[in-house]
Amino acid sequence: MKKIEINLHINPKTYVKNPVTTDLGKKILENSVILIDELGLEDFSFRKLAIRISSTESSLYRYFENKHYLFIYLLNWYWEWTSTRIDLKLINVKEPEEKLKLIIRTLIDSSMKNADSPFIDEEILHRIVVREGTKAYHHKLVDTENEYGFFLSYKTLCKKISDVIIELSHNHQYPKTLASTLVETANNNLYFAKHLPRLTDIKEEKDPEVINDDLFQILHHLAMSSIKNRNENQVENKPKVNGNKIELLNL
Amino acid sequence: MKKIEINLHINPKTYVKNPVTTDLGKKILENSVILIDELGLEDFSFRKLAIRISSTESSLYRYFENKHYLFIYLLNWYWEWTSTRIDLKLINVKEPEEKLKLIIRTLIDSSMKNADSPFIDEEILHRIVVREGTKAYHHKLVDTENEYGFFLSYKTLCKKISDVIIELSHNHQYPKTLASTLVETANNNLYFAKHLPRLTDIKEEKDPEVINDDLFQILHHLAMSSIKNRNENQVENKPKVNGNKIELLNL
DNA sequence: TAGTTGTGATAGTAATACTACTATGATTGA
DNA sequence: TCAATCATAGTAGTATTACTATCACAACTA
Repeated sequence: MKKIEINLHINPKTYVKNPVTTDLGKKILENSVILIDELGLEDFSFRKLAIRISSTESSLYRYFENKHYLFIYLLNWYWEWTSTRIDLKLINVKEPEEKLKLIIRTLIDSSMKNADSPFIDEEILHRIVVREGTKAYHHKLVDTENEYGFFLSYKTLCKKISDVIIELSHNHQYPKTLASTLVETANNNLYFAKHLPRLTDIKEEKDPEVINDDLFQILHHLAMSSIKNRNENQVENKPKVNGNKIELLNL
Repeated sequence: MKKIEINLHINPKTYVKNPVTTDLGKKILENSVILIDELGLEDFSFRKLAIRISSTESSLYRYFENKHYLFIYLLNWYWEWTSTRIDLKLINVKEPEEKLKLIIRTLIDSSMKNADSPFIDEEILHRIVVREGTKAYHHKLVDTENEYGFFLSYKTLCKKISDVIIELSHNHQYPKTLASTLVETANNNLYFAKHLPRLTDIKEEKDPEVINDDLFQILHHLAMSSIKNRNENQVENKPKVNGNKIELLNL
């Protein structure tokens, strides 16, 4: 069976020179994913990458302004890749509830049997995203980079999810938060299951199939609970008790 | 009105010498919070901090092994501080639903009228936590640092929340994930509201009171939906459709 | 054949993230 | 009251990062 070759459109502002157009560019993408996975983002450097691919630092700077931009490129690739996989899976699916299930599955799994990228290893990239993906936008320069459109692919992905939520519950009050929460919670719980198991209900297990099934149930429950709960009356927010009682402790 | 002076217990493995025992130590805590807020974690350095407080790099290294450990210290302080605030607020509260509301409020707000820390500015620290708090555990050395107990305070905080969830719904299947999701979603949505508004349903607003009220409703809805949904039958996970249909695209 | 493209080689700068060692005034406790 | 130690400052040095700049050169392209 021939696989579909994926060529994703990535925001040109993330790179100086389009890496997919040359051999060295492709080598940069392929090996940066492997090296970031091995070393972690902070210990990864252009020098180490240059040594690994028998090139030079200055050559790498011809493709990406710095390692952060390269990281942003990879994240954009991941978000586009995930959106594409969702699109492919949703072809011919009419039922919105089935759509949501397929979306959740896609957020948990990184691989896709029928589609394939020539140089980026999606499974390794997914590991990176789970471990340090949020670093792409959690820093001082978000606003500038947001103006460059660095997070458009992420927003598009979330929009796609929130549209399905709205299909399921036309008047849902919080589709955007629910969408981004599903994406973030999927990654967080995969990470927690591996490193901080007390923060998740995924059973401590080695088998990734079982972990993914657990997580599917968790996310599905979270999403469908919110979708089915059409309680539209706002809740009393301000606390009535306490405040004065705390003063007792002031003695 | 006299405020309660807070002195929190922080894991001694995070520091070389306990910073609260000396003047320089307190200055380090106070000013690192301010400087990290100003510069962001990556641009913050011991050199810059030393200059700011008219000390030297080598002096700072007597308190913290490196800036990451100092960051971990601050995060632990925040988690302990949040746990303490929850404890104080829940005194004399019997109703579990009221407890959950107070917890959500505490996760959103950083300040507390009745309690106060002498050197760490909790509002600035909260801003740091919202922007880059997850960096504390999203890196290559989590497992080692987890063994040192660097994340115990975070786990304790989540445990506290999940206990209330269990109080509300004795047989809830996913209290741990729901607890950590509430904490993470609170921070994420505060961040999104400021920088990536399309990822949240918080209305674009300048008034922090309105933002916090919006977020309260969102988190309350998310939590109570899941708690009230006692649908215990597992959902069919594997997709039945597609798979073969995708092959049509292989031409 | 001249020009462009892609890459490599070399060198240099400023900053980071430390480590090591010395010096000094203040406190304390035997 | 004298020695010890504590808290801090100062000075110097190393390895690495995160770049920037310049020149050389081979391959391909018009």
